[in-house]
Amino acid sequence: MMRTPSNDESGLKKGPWSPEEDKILMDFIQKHGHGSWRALPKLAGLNRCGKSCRLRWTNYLRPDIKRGKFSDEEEKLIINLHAVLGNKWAAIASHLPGRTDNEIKNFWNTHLKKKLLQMGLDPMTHRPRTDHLSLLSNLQQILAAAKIVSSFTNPCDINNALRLQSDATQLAKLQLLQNMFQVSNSDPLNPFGSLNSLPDALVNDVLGLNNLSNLQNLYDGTSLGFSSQIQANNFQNFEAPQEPTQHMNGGRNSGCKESEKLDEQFGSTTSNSSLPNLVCASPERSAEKMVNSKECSTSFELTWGDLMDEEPTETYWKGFIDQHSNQAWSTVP
DNA sequence: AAATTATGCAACCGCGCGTGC
DNA sequence: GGCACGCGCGGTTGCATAATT
Repeated sequence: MMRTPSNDESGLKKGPWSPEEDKILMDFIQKHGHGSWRALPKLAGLNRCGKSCRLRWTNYLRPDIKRGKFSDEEEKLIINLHAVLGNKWAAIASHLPGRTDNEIKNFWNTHLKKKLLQMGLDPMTHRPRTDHLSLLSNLQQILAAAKIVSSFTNPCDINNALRLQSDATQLAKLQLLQNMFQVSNSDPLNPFGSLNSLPDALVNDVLGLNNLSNLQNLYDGTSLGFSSQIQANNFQNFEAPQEPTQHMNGGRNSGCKESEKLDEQFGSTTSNSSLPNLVCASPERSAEKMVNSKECSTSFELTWGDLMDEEPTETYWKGFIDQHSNQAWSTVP
C-alpha cells in the first residue's frame, strides 16, 4: 500500500509519509495554518515539496476527515451526484462532509463502478448498457442469482434446486441469444448479420426442450420461499431499464415473427412485463474498443477476439453460450 | 505452503485555471 | 497580451494485502 520512499532530482523526499513527518506537518498547520503551500515545507522543516504537503494534509491529516466504510446513504448520494456531475470528484466531495475527493474517486473506481456494471448500467452515463459485454454480465448475474437461490432452497429438495438452476440457465441462454440477435444491421459485431431471423433450430439446439415455467418465479421471487432481504440483495440487479429499450420487435427485427414464436413457445418470456427488459446491443461500440477495453475480462477478450476473426456458425454460438453459462456458475462463491 | 493474481488505496503526475505583475 | 506562479483537479501508478490457484 505504501510506496518505497525515494527522493526526486531536487533531493526532496517522495513516497509514503512517516509518522514523524505527519506530526511535523500537523503541528505546523495547527499553529500557523498552511498559508503558501510552496513555502510551507521550508518553514516547517520538511524535506517535501509543497504539493506533497498539501495532498497529505487534504487527503489524510485534516482533522475533519471521516474515515472508514461508506454508508449506504453516502453510496447512494455518490451515485446520484455522479450521475449529475460526472467525474467531478471535488464537487461530489463537497456534498459529503468529511470525505475527500480522492477517497470518493477511489471508492468509485474500486466499488461503485463495478456495482453499476453488474447492474447492467454504464458507469459513465448511468443508463442501461447496450453491448454484448453487458449481456454477458447479465447472464452471469442471472446464473449467480439462480445458484444463490438454489443454496437457499430446502436442501432436501435437491431436484427442485437443480431444476431451478437449469431453468435459470435456459433463460439466460435465451436472453443472450435474443440480445445477440437484436443488434442492428449496421453493427459489425452482429453475430447473426447474415440471418434474417433467429433460427428455430438454433434456439432449440441451445435451449433444448426444458420447461421454462419456473422462470417467472425466478425473476419476481414471490414463490421461492426465501426472505425478502435475500430477494433484495440478489434480485435488485434485474430491475427493468429506466428508459425504453429496443426489444426484439424493434430495430432490425421489427415485426420479427420469430420473437412471437418464442413467446408462444416459452410463455411469452420476451414480452411479459414482469420480466426484465432485454438490453439492446450497441451499434456504436466497435470490436476494437471492446477488445481493448479495461472493462473486458481477460477470458471474454479472448473469446470475443476469436469471435471477430471468424464467421460464427450456429454450432459455434451454441458452444459459446454454453461456455459462458458454465463460467458464470463457476465464478459464484 | 508457495506462487500467482486481484484488489484497495495513498501518493504522484501533469494539465488547466485564476491571479498578479 | 504574455508570462510566471500557485493551486486544485482528475487520472494514473505502485505497492501492500487479500484471495485464489
